[in-house]
Amino acid sequence: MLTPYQKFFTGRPTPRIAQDLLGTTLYYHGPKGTVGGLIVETEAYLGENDSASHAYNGRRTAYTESLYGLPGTIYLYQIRGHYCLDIAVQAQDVPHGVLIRGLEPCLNSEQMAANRRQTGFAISNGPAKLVQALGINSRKLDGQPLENNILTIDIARYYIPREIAVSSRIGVNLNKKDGNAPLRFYVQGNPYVSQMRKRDMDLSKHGWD
DNA sequence: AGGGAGATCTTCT
DNA sequence: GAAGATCTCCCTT
Repeated sequence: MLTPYQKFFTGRPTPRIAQDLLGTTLYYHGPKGTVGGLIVETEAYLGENDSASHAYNGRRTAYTESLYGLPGTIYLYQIRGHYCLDIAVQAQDVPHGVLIRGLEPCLNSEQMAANRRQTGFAISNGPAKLVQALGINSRKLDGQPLENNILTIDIARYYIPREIAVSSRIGVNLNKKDGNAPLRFYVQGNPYVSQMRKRDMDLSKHGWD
């Protein structure tokens, strides 16, 4: 049986789950204290049939095993020397995932800036940037559940996006089948969304209602 | 403000 | 040996 928390990560289409995560809060209770932020950008990856997915064509190795885990399993992978955070969604053995791509710091942002050695929106406006901002620099948490963990998401939404924007995913091979699929979701105007243009930023409310 | 090259490192073929 | 769900710096507008 699934817990109510696990049920949040299954039972409806993956793009819908990705949108429902916008405005929830990500926390990391790390060695330097607790840091955290609001999720402002996500991408959906649809498993075996999605040419951009790590599980395309059913690819299943020790490296990608977490994607096949229970809903709410952490898939922490490395790409070109950077760590990225993905959440396995849907039932066990269904390798769908939601990539967290942007985070608005809301707890101990000074520590996050220090972890990044950056200031301003560059602290966490990208999938590898936000993981570094949290202070995570290993795959130690890969394969673990989010529920009741030191890395977790509070799925209660205290902030509601005024508008959810949709686009094709970033960094995927455009020449493959699903290279242009509209599976990227973000809080329109939030400055911590990757590649948000300055003229599109809502600097007063950050795109929240 | 936007685009492109180079760094980087693990995994799989 | 090649490719990948990226980032930074530097260059040109």
